[in-house]
Amino acid sequence: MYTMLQELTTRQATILNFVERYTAMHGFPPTVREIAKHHGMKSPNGVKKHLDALTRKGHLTRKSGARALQCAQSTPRHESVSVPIIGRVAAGQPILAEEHRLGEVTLDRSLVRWNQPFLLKVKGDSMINAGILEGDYVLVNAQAQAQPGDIVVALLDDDATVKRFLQTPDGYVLQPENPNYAPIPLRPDGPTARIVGKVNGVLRLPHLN
Amino acid sequence: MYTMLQELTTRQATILNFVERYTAMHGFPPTVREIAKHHGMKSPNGVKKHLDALTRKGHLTRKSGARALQCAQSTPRHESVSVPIIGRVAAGQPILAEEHRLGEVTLDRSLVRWNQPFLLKVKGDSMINAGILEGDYVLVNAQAQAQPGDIVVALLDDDATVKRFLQTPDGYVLQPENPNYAPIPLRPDGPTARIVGKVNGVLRLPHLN
DNA sequence: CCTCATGGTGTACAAATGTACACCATGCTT
DNA sequence: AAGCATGGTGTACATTTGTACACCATGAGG
Repeated sequence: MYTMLQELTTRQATILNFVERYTAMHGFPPTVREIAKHHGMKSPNGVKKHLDALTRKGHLTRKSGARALQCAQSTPRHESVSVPIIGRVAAGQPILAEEHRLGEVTLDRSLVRWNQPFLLKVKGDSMINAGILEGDYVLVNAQAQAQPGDIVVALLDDDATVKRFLQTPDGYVLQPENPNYAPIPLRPDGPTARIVGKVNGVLRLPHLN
Repeated sequence: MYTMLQELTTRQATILNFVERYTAMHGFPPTVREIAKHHGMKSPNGVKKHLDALTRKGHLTRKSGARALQCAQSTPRHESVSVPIIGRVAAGQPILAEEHRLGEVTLDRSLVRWNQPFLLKVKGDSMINAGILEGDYVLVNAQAQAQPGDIVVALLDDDATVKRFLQTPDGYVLQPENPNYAPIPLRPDGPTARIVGKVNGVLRLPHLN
């Protein structure tokens, strides 16, 4: 999808240009008053109007708080694979939605050969006997199908969980690898469950939080 | 002129890592309180101490004002590190010797910020209760010292092994995380043992085998 | 004539924010 | 035993900062 950016006035382009250059130079965006001072303005409100216009036209994204400006520029390209780190999953949204991303990590292409990789931080100890501990990151390919025996990421009532996908005489189940937890049957009368990915690896990197 | 960056503690690395990921994600750095909240701290001052330490060690540059953090290595973005994969270890040679290398993998700098990283493929199941399985790769920093409680790579009669390094009333031991194995005392009359690295992470990448 | 977007000045204010200080605990080094 | 770095909690405070409101001026379009 291509988002059309609306035309800017010369003045607005000047302001946006300054914000971009300042950010590239310092690593963080300027404050409203720094922008005003640099352009000889004597009131912060003049700048605010421009920032409002730039936001409205889609060239800026803003959060509340100081220096919370993000310039809408294309994401840089690189040779390796950029793998998003997925956090809390919101209801009704695809697992790879922007809102879920906590950050991203660049990994060697030899480590990630599949199509839609993402990293998910593991909550709980339900897979401890598979060597997947709380706080580990599972390296996942986003896909809706899986083979019995696969370890999968499933959405259970809008909460992402890691379990082993198995076939039993009574149907399919999500099997924890921890005797303290019960298997979750996947039946029409069971909980709302959906497979969203297959676990292809595990990263344990304590210093990454 | 090349400025040497001082070593970071695990906690400091975690904080720095968060600042970098947040900045890459949002386009602007986090506030002190955002950092505190994300890491479960209840006081902004805890974070400030870490930021002071990171500044003193040359990993951060700061200006006065909100969110005025600049990561030292944020300019060379997507910097990556080539991490050698170590195989069989030959007698009397340093662990990182060319002869031991089976290959190498390029990893994101944010994942590996210590000096002498290497990957070692795990043999056996002696660390199974620490979630380290046969065939996993441990991500190690080559170093001769370790703290009690650390998981280390040790050379035992010229065979690289992964164990937990512990202190007991009788001296130091290498403790397997599997009840089927006995601890290995590190005493003058014991086996020839030498710590060659500290395990800082685990990678499980079955498709790499 | 009227309206609207642009581009400002000036003042005011609540909220966000970095910092300072007191205090605590642990582990290491001297 | 004393000192120091680390890693915190809790409170307080001055400043920074974004935003709101009033007001002014210019130019374009109906």
